[in-house]
Amino acid sequence: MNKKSNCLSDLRERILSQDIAPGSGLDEVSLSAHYEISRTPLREILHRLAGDGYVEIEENRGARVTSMDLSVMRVFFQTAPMVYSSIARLAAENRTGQQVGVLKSTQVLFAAAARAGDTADAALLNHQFHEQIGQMAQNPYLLISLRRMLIDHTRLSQTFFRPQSEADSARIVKSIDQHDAMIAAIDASEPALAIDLTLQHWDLSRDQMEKYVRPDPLPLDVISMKDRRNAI
Amino acid sequence: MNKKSNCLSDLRERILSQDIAPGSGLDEVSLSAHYEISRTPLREILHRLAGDGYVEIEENRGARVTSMDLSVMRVFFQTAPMVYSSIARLAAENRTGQQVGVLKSTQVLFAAAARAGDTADAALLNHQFHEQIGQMAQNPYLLISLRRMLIDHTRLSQTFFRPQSEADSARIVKSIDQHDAMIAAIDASEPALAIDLTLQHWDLSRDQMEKYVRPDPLPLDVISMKDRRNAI
DNA sequence: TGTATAACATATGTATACATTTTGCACATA
DNA sequence: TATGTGCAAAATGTATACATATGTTATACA
Repeated sequence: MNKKSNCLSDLRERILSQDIAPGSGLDEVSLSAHYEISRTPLREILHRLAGDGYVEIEENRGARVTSMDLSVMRVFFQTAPMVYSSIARLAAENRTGQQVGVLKSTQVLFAAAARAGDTADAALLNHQFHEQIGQMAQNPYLLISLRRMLIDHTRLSQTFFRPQSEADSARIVKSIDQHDAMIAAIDASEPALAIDLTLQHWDLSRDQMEKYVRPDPLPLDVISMKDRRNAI
Repeated sequence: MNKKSNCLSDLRERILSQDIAPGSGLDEVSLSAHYEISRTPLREILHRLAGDGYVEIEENRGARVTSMDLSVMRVFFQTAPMVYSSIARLAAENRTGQQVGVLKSTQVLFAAAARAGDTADAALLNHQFHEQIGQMAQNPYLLISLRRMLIDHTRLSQTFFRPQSEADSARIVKSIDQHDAMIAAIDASEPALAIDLTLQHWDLSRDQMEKYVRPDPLPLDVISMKDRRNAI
């Protein structure tokens, strides 16, 4: 049993961290060998991952990690503010004291990982932080949307917690502070404030993600050295 | 293969029609015998149904049909207008001509079944109609929320297509007309109108569902004939 | 009578052999 | 060169036997 749940969570983490790239095929035989379980429970895990939107399964053609093509990305950026702010409002309205406690402890771990530059941990703890806010909303219908969005969000924000400049580091600190403010708003049952902070948080995250999606172009003189048809 | 997909769709339909009641346990052995497939593919089907929100699976305790307790119902009524109107807007913005054609043919079948009093068919075709609008929205994040809501919606609207009075029949006709108007709005790419019509459609459906959830109380004199502790 | 425990029955979970489908490659043909 | 065909290899799908967990009943004991 331990091996199985370990397999499930490990696959989730590897997909979220893009350790397994979007669109990659997942081979049943090699995976079951790697996790030391037989194909039957592994297939079960793949179906669970498919239900959560981590992978897509095609009849007789196996499972592959859910892809992130450009059309889906457009929709992602379009939809996230609505879902996130709805969740934030509901979380502020419906959270229990116990849940706030859990969220605070996650935030402590997240802040430590983010400040220490533990990229993978920071990204996953950030994921967990937002998942927990989703649970506070007590709305199963929106929670599944949020979860689906967080998969892509975490995959896209890979670079966020791997600072390349002073400005990047400043953004990480700002992100941590925003989390603290969101906790306070939720704890104080202030839906309007929670929404506002969530949208600010989204703006910060979005800017970074757009950079990841559309990085600075390569220097022009390098391109000109090659056959242009191949370079473009 | 045919047996398997038949099993999947049949279980879906039976859950949607409340032929299998919310909360019911699903026994692997008897189900696999009934559908003439072995337990392995049946378990796979149960996991798929779990991913879609039709059933819930608990470790070592099997699958049961997703329950509809009162707290979830509150959330359902709270969330539906937002999800439905968002989907309607996106459908009007993003639909393709081909999809409109499919929707129209579903509507023809639906109208026929609803007018003929084919209760089960009408409910399932109504489900399919709204599912297809969901697909038009081209938004995988909201589509899964819509699907989850439609499961409960279809289960709750069981009585809608089984008219008990002249007023009930009138509501069915009105519902058919609203579908036609929604198709026209989507076809004409008029998001604002589509949202408006969708909310009207929701209001009609909601009133009927609330009656189902909170039916008229039994006549008081009947209750008074029995031991009150047992009757209530 | 009530409770605890052990044995049994039943249901779910896993491994593995076998069946079916897809895929890749060699080779033939236009 | 491009396209098509057939076979072999590899992957996915299914059936079944066995392992493990759960629930129930019977019995012992307080």
